Amino acid sequence: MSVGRTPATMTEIAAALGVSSATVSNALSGKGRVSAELSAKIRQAADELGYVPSHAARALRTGRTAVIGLVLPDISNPLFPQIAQAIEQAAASAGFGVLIADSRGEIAQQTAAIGRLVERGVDGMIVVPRRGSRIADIGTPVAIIDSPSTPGNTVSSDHWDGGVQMGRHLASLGHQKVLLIANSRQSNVQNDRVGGLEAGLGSDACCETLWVEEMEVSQGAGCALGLAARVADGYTAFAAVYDLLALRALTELQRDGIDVPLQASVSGFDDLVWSSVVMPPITTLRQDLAVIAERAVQALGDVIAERDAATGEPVSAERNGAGVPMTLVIRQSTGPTMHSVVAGAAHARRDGR
Amino acid sequence: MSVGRTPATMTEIAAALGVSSATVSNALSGKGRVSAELSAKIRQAADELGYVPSHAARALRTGRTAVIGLVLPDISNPLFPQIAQAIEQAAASAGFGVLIADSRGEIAQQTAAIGRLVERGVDGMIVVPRRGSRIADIGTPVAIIDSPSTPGNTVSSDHWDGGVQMGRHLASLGHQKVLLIANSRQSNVQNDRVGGLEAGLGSDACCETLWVEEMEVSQGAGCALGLAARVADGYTAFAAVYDLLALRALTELQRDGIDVPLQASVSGFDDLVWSSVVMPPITTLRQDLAVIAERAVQALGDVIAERDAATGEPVSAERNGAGVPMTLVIRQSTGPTMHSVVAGAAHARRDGR
DNA sequence: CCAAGCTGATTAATCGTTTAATCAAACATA
DNA sequence: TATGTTTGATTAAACGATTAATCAGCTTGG
Repeated sequence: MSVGRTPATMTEIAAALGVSSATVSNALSGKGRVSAELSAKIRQAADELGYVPSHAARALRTGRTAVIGLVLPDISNPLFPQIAQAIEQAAASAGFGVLIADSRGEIAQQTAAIGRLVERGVDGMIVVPRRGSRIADIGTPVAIIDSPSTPGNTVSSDHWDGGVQMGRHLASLGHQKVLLIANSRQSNVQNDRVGGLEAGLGSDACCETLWVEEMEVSQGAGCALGLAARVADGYTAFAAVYDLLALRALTELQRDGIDVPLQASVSGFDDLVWSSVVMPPITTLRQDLAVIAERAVQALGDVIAERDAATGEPVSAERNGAGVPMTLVIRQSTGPTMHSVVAGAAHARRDGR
Repeated sequence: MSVGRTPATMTEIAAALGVSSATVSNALSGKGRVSAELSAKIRQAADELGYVPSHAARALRTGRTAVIGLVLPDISNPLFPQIAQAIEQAAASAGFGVLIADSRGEIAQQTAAIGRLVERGVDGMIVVPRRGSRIADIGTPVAIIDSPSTPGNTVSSDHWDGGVQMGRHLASLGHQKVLLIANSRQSNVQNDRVGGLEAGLGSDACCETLWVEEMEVSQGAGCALGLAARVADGYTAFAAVYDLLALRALTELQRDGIDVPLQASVSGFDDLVWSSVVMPPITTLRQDLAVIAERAVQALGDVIAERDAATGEPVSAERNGAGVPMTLVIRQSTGPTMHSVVAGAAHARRDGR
């Protein structure tokens, strides 16, 4: 019955109290000069009448929509749900709505999607760039979530330090010969993580990096990584640069009869949904996306505010904060190297030592 | 330089051509009566001046924002990226923007999120309901993506038929004793899939359903499913009701030294990212989310259109189309039962036969 | 030749909010 | 008392598009 009721407007409140609509506006926004009593009366009337401000009218008048765009150039990224959730949360509590734009990875579609956002009048946008891609300067405030080594108004996890943490964890378990598994050399994030891992493992460790993307050029997508051979070769740990690769490594090892973690440890990054439910659950690093989202929204809000304070055009301030720390989540996929274990499934002990 | 330029308005176009703004509006929308020549001239001027309609002004005048809300009560759902992508695509080509709303699974948050969407004046919303939850009737058009057995303005895959397809596939490989793995009895989708599986396997098959949620109540979250014992018991196939469960099954079996698919087959639903990269890749059913999204947006558009045609309040028409077919993706995690295989890793052959 | 009808355009109101400009009254200062 | 200043409110003009109502010309029909 009462569902379809048109919400009250400021004019109606004004009429009901016999004041002008400007006074109502001032009272509700706390901006002009309104006596305390009248202000209270107006607020109460607004409540009683079920006043809901018209975003459209406000947007028309002020030129600000209180909506930000979320641009996900690579939406198939399984981290997306978490990012979207965190951003939506942070944006909502900052009074912003979130309009999504996707581009199926294609640059043309991305441009089109961004264009639609701009036409819709978003106040700014948060971009999670496709690896290595640079965002063209549109006339709209932008905040970027990527690696700290990306220039611009960027927020991100401290991927390098994450790598260091994982490296130390593996080193402390006694791993000396570690295979790093990454996908693309183009990715700032992946490079940071690889660098951190090497640093964390220390200079004593012998480690090599397997770039899956390059391997797949010759062997075809979804090819086996040949990890069993690596185990035979003396590798005792496989540190992937994100959980999907870790999962790929884990299942390949298990399929080939290698016990994880007894014969080989496996680790990942990002703590995606499956990492905790597979057997064994995967040791990984969790990003604090709530904090990242909060900072990104905050940074964006700042730029927006300062832009319409000064009508000048310094649209994207270069403020680049410290990376947000990642937290190590230790599960059962990593453990001591086999020779430091008392007993174990010995049927595949073929390492050199 | 030219980035921050304020886009031209209708009034400016009108001034430039010496006509009235109403004529410009009519020409661009094709609604009023404007001569062909003038119309062409206006359109050209609009192009040259870089006219961009003001969504805010239009929304204020017409009461329609050309934005729909996407409500994901359970955003951690790994299917979300695909859904969001498909919806965004379909919405964009229907001229809608997509505002996201998430609720971290909590009902209070969901209500709040929906409220924010309504206040923002979305023209309608697409809801992917939390299992079993019913959507309260807000005064806004709604389309639902769930199981066909959900009442209301619903679009969905034909989960039952998907189950049938998978059941037949497994039966054709010779599996007679199959364990179905599901999570919650509350979920319409899961129930449909289970029912379909049973039907597809045929009445000769012996199958039981493992409800993981119930198991975890007593054994704790992330507990082992005890599948190795099932294999010993004669089960040759494990049909999970979604890929995350399939992955859990696969890794548990592999960890316990059981070869997939030689000793046991594993299958899932939804074709999530990891399904194709694990070893062995998982046989699964893919939803045609593009079609689903298209239909949902279409249905929503219809309701929106008919609502502001008739000012009456029949907000949610009960139109419930046929389910969208799912397609079977056969990979290496399913295969013939072992005793019909010539050779195999025999070290774990403990089944009864 | 006049009423009626059609065409192609204009006028002006409207959506709901914000905000600069104005104003009346009260109050303080000289 | 005349002059400023502060306070608390009002007026009215935007913002940019849509649209009902109106109007000036022209064409037609009887």
